[in-house]
Amino acid sequence: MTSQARRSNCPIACALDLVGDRWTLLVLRDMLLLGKTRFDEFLASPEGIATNILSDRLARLEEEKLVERSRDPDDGRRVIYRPTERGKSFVPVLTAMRDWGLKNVEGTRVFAPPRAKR
Amino acid sequence: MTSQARRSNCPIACALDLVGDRWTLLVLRDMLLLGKTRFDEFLASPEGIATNILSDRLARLEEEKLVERSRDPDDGRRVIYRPTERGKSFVPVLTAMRDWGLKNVEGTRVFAPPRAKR
DNA sequence: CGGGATCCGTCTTGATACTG
DNA sequence: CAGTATCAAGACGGATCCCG
Repeated sequence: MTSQARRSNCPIACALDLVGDRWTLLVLRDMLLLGKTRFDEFLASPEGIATNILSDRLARLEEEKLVERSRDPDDGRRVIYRPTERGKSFVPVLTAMRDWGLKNVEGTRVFAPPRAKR
Repeated sequence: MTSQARRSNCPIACALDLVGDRWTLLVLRDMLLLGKTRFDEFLASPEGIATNILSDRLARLEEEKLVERSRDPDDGRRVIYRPTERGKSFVPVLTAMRDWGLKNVEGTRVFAPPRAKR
């Protein structure tokens, strides 16, 4: 919960301390590449993340200033999650992984392109 | 141990099924960016991986054809680990993460450059 | 001595059920 | 809709042991 001590000063190790698990980068994928913003949108992804895991990862990402939580201006009951600039800078990591998968894992394909603005 | 069923056909999710944990990409970093080849060299990295974890990750990487195990021709008692072409193609993922860390995590720095051949 | 395997306590993960 | 609570299963880590 409270941020762990870093394991080294290696930039890769530090990045992995934030996103080195099976779910965090999928949440960022949904947010950065697919434009998702709501809890139930993340839940609906085909990998089937559990609600507690999603809740935990969103909280960590918020704590690490990669994601900001706010309310939908059109419907104050809805919570929305948006990437910060720091979070958006993970796009190259995601695209590098996507490219690796497309070339090296048979049967993979990208899902939806980013949605058009409005 | 036996390869898990994939969670989806997303290339990112499939990549994460292979390297989505806190240690696997550090082993690949040592191998691909620092030129390490031996068990005790990986153990010596500053993050301090445990022997059982290292053993497990090397076995998985071998199973997934990202790494090949062989013997040092100069000393048949030594085991050496080398990346396959499939493994080497993870370099862009590692460099993207390295770049993210360098820009976004204070105090990070790259360690050694790749060793010169021979 | 290098390269692990095994044991075991602890921490983390994740599926499911439930709630405001 | 957006989460908590519960609880089992698994991953981790470290110490130790093993084997050529």
